[in-house]
Amino acid sequence: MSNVLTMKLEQFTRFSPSERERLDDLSNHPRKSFARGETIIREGTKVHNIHLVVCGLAARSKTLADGTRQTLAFLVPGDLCDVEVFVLQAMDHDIIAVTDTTCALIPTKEMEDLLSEFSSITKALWWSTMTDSAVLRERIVDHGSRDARQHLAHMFCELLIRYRIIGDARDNAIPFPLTQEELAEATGMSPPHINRVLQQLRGEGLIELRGKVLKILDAESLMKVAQFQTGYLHLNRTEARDPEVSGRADDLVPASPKGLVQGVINKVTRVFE
Amino acid sequence: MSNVLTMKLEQFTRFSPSERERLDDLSNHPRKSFARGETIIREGTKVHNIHLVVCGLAARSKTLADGTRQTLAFLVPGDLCDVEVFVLQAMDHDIIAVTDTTCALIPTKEMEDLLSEFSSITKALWWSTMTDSAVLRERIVDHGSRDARQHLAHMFCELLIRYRIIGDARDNAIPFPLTQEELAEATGMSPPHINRVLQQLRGEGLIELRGKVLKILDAESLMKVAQFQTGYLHLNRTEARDPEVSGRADDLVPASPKGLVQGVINKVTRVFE
DNA sequence: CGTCGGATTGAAGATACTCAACATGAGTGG
DNA sequence: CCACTCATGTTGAGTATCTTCAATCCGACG
Repeated sequence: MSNVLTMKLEQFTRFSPSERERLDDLSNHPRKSFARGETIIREGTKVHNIHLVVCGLAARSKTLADGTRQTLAFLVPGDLCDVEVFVLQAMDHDIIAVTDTTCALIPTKEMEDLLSEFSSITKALWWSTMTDSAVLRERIVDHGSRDARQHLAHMFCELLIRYRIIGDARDNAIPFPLTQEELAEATGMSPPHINRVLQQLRGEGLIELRGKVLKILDAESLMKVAQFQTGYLHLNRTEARDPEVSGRADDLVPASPKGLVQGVINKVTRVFE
Repeated sequence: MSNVLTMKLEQFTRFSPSERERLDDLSNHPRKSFARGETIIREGTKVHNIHLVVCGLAARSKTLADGTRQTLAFLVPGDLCDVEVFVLQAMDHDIIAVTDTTCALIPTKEMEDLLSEFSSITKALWWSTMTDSAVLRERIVDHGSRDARQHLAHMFCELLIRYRIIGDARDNAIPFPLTQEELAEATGMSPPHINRVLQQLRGEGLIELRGKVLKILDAESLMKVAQFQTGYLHLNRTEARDPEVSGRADDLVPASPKGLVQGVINKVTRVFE
């Protein structure tokens, strides 16, 4: 099985065989599994191994004094939980397992060696953290400038692309193990409202959400609803550009609604579940 | 004048005289001034100089197809606008000048040399981008889990700390050139509602906002309102810890309401205005 | 077949928006 | 020096979105 981290980073650059080998090796490190709901990393702790999500779904999450929880980001296979470990003294938020999740534990030493040896990998990792920030920024737009329907639509579009990258979005269907309550924690809405908005999206024939699988029935329309622009994901390697999907000509436009991105990614390893 | 960037990075680590000299030099690069409202960097462009805010106030901002603008982050003196330049092909958002703002333009080459020469500076810069992400995450909490009053209070607390770091928060008064409309763009609220919430905060004796200066009258109470925890700013160098301010014992608690942070920072160069 | 987590529905109410009017105040030109 | 103007701040009334708090339903699983 090809490493999901490698697949992700290859959105940024191609690696030489030796680089690729070392990268792939990262997921061969001892793994640790976490049951659904378990805390993978707790706020305030200093971690000594870097956690790479290998399969399952995790989330960054903050708990306020009154018990309210806010989900900050989702971590799909190929995502790193805690690169900040290199410089920060403690995590400022929790990482929790949304479903049963297994992580590869990469010793910081190992990672440091890798970075000092391969500048290409350093750059790719840097790209990864930068796009993570871009995703956070887009989440702020979701919260501040989009209504409930657009917000959910946008989140779905983003997850679709991210699962495509790791080859886990066949027929525009992606793993979606979130309960409506968890969706509420991520979007800042109430569970009943999530429910009603989901029904609306279903009624419009845009999505199908059943049994922990989200199927995007009409990606083009959904992207239109969300005003989804892929530029912020910085998908360099995408050959195809389709002005239809994006509202702006000067924007980077990777994925087409017909699944060209999927075509680009010929590795169709099924990682989830 | 000591470099504001150096002041900021010294929250993370102390530098040797030679490192400090090189860091200070960064703001001696050619500067460029931007009038209020002007676009410093436009979405979609690839920049070749790194912009360091030297004085004024800038903002990261996204404009949607329907013209709605969402402010993503504020950039105070000492903040870098575009470190992503090293790896990303284009900016995915705009940087705009909220007030008249001047930036030092640091050639990427120069920055690369600096980074390869001093690993301490590399680490500090890394710390800076990591805390920028943490600030973004906290903004998501503001939007998703705090009501309007808490949201504004939290933003004010954060700006207070960030201005303290660069020595520009005497008597808990900080530069605040934002119009209520601009505040609305940052918080996702409407201008009238901003107005009413501000009046509420004024009525509670928490703040005074007049003539582009925000004075925090009762920092302790304001932080309580916002449930403000400084941990996410990762202020390593803060000697003082005050359990009063924080709701949690295990959290990192730097700033005290009595201005201990201010005491720590003995450089009181006035940068703004 | 019962149980339990999760989804769904309803009704009442709060928060925040929209739109419009009006006030204020700093600059500006006559 | 005053009047005018424009941007900004303030206020009010009506309304929409979304929340809250239940009750109820469904379906997987023991």
